[in-house]
Amino acid sequence: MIKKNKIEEIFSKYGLKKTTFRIELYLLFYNSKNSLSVKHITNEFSSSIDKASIYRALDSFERSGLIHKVPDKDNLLRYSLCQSECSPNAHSHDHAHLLCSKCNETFCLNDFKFPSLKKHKGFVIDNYQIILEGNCISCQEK
Amino acid sequence: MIKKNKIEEIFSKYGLKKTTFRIELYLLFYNSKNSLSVKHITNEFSSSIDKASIYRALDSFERSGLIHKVPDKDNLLRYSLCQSECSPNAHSHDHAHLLCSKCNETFCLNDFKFPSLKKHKGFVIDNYQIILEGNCISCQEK
DNA sequence: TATTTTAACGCAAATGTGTTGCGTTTTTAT
DNA sequence: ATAAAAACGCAACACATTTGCGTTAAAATA
Repeated sequence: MIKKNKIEEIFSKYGLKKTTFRIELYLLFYNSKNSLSVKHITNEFSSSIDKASIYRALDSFERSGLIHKVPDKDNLLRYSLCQSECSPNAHSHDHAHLLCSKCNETFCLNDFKFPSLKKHKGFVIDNYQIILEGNCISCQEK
Repeated sequence: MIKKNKIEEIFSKYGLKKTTFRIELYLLFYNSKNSLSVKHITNEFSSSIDKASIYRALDSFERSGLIHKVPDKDNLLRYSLCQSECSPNAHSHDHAHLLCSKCNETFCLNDFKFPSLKKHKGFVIDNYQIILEGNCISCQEK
């Protein structure tokens, strides 16, 4: 369990304002095993927080390097906490993602890494992602 | 240059109605080196065709196996002509896609194929895609 | 601590993409 | 030639995300 002052320390480091909502939002990410959709976040805060604030907080977290976008089965906004090696200037997310077609969740497969690739047939490659489509473990059990 | 009766032959084979618009839409795909966004198609037909007809035609083409969805930098609908090996029942698109961050186009890298993968750490994989982000050849020249 | 600056917040309205209902027209089948 | 089926146009809708703006809370400064 992360402590509140640890979060405030992180916020200071990343130059983020420490508002009640944003600290709770960070906590929500921290305590989630996998990625969070906007819908999930909205449900979590129900009517207490306006959706505009949610979108703005997510955008701000992403630009600061705290979270990163992950693919979503329905092409909606979805985010995951960055690994420690990310910074405001350099995100590195060289792991694959699994999109479960039953529960529609996205899972970061942090152990499924791939090598960097700089060129292919004249195209210059900055980065790439691998998206696996299938079923997560708990959906297979059902 | 493909001939109109060749297209009609294809439409018959795939069970598609031969309307003026749909044949021209197929032609547009045929003459495009890369994928087409809805916006591109809309511009092409300007005001002569309603957007609902465009969306319905694309959906129908996709279900029949003529075209397939490709990833888009802005998460919008985008399609490419299928390779000959596709059919209404079995699409196979085991090639990578390049998303150019300058022109926002998507390119099918038909020679960048990858093997099928059935399982990973307990996850069942139905199919997967590799998305390269970088710059296409003409955008490097600028 | 009091004050000022800055950014976050809430609310409402606006975007923009994609979908749907329905009456009309075109295509295909009989 | 006629009937059935599907495509079309138009308008309305659904929904995620964004934006403007006045208000409030947090951070910086005096």
